Amino acid sequence: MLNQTIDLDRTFQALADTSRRTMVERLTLGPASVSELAEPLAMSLAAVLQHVQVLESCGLVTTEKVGRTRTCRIERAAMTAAEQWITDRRRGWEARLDRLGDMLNEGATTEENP
Amino acid sequence: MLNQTIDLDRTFQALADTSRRTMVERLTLGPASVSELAEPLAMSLAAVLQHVQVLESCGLVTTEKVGRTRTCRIERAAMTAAEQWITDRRRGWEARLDRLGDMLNEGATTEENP
DNA sequence: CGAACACTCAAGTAGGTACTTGACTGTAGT
DNA sequence: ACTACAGTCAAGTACCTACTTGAGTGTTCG
Repeated sequence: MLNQTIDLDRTFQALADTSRRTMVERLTLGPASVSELAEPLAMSLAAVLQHVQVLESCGLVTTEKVGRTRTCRIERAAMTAAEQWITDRRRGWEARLDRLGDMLNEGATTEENP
Repeated sequence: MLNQTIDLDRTFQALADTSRRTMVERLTLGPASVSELAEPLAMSLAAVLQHVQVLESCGLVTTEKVGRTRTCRIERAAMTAAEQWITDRRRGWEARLDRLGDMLNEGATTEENP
């Protein structure tokens, strides 16, 4: 439960690659096989499989093999965790900027918004 | 303008490290010097500086040197870009799940939510 | 059955990442 | 002036990542 740091490490790491983000984008449209994921990418199938394994190991996607094809689909939870970390930080700094704004307003009567 | 893919690579990559996320968390509370950032981390100052450089090179933080201390602060734009990518994906899959739900509701009258 | 398909595995390689140590630079306080 | 401070630079090291090729494995179709 506190090794969410490790999970976040791996999730952000997984997202830090254009090819993997392309795969995730494809998967938001619906499940796909490994070769469907490979189609727009200029690399070997074996390489794509390794990317899939990265995405799977951090929980961003789940896969299931039926017959000779492996079907991949996104898992919302992992992505939400990453999103949550960012929004939490934003909440923090927005609160701080609000306080800062209040302090400035106390001393000044003129304001500008470009 | 279209090399935002590169920027996203670097931004997610930067966030994929616990030490750097710790620094960002600290910086959401307000600007800090390099040694203040280093304080909770079990590593040399030189290593911390390298992390700062990573954060700076992807635009997540800006720094300014006054006298002998370098002050770091977060830059909202880069983090927002990362957040935006995720929320965009979410929008996609939520739309898809809505359509799926509609289709299921057309054929079935009973529903369960565990 | 036998060929084509959709992966899967293992090993190898080039380059990247996260540090370290040690020597050094400029700034501040006494 | 001179010591301590805050940071910087350059190398070096261990490990990790994103691929590749080539040789399989199990499935499906004709």
